[in-house]
Amino acid sequence: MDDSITLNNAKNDPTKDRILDEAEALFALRGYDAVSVREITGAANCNLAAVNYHFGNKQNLYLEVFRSRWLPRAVRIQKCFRESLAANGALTPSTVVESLAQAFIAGPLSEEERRRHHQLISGELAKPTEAFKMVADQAFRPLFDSLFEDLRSVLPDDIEEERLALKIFSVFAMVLYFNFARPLISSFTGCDYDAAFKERLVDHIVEFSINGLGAKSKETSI
Amino acid sequence: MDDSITLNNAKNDPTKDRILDEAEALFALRGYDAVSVREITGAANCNLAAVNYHFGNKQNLYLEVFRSRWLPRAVRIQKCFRESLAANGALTPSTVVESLAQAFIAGPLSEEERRRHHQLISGELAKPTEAFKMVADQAFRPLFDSLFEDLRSVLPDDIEEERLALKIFSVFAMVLYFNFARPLISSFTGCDYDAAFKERLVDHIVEFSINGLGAKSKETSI
DNA sequence: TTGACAATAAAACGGATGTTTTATACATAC
DNA sequence: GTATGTATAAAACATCCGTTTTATTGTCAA
Repeated sequence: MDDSITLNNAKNDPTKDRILDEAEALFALRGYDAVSVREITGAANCNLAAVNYHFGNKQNLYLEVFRSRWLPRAVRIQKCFRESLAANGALTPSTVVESLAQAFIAGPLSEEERRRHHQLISGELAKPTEAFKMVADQAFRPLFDSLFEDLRSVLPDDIEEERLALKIFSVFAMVLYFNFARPLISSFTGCDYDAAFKERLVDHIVEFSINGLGAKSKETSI
Repeated sequence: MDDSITLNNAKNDPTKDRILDEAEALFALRGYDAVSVREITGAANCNLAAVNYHFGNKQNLYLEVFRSRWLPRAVRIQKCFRESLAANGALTPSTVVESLAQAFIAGPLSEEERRRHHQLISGELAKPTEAFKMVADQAFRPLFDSLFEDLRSVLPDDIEEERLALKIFSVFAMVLYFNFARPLISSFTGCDYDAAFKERLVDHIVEFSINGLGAKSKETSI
């Protein structure tokens, strides 16, 4: 019985998945070098050799964490952004920025997922490894290009390409910084990152960005 | 002869200084864990035990790099910011932001120093160690407080404390991001970080920030 | 000259690391 | 039933790590 299912056993490999989960959690918390293979296999309750058996070596496991865990989450965030943008009706600079900030700061990820997600990527931004190219090509670049098109269509036409790119980077800068410098911001403002504060953060980013994008005149002139 | 000089030999200790220099360069490039004491002492052309003799242990050497190398540079940058602000005459939001961006992006540091400086601090921002508290207390906090006062005095009075703090963080976000995400920005815009591009960056940050700070009405209404 | 002290050097220590090898269980295919 | 291949396990391997110990300088004070 159930012959058809057991034939395809490629998808449910518990050990491999457990290793990926624990590796991601540990890499996010303490970084690649500070985490040993023994610690990962210990947390995943499997044998030390399992990492080399399933992934070849430690570095490949790290890459696989980004490929099979980080990238799908980036896709979820971007899908959330696009759906939220579509649901907002009109395409304007403020709906673009609001959907973006919302998706990244209060989006579809759990708090634990968001912590992992941003700690992993800030490690790569600070000290890029092989994983960075993959992430830049498959996550940053598509998002950047789609934002470029969206904003190009709703901002004044005479903005040079480089200036538009810098504006997009500035929005990114805030979105990323408000995630990644959480300890500093919490310590200086005295605010926890609860739902209320994150809402105020999104509002702030939208307000700051919109005026900064030079869109006020066009938006308010309608 | 020269008795008076040789009596005070506390300041010019070549070995200790060489270790600090090489340690800083290596820590900035590859991070604390990825650099071994043997590598540092090899680069500094001294014996392996010299690190433990002069600094006690590796972690203390790392802290000393921040204390005796990073912090003085942060002081130089902030002094440059304040002098440039004073030289600009009028205290306005745009002079504040321009002086700040100028000091951080094209300021008193050599390109090599700036690279080290930002790589060291982005490592700490991404994965804080003991050094972070020192840096936050002795560099970030004083700068933040002085910016808070400066902007409080030239921005509309009805801005809440938290909102003003978030505005300052947003300016910081851009200044730091445009330094620290250089590889990404260079790759997406096709621009090298030469003097011309840095000038355009400062212009962009000023323009984006000023409108975002809601200062346009007050400034242009004069 | 002798003794004390700071600096450098050489060697060794104990332990942790990533990886490989060998062995064992357990399915499935012939 | 036997062979085959996959997954897990245990043990060993070679290497590198931070640190300590011991020995050797050179310098100044007594």
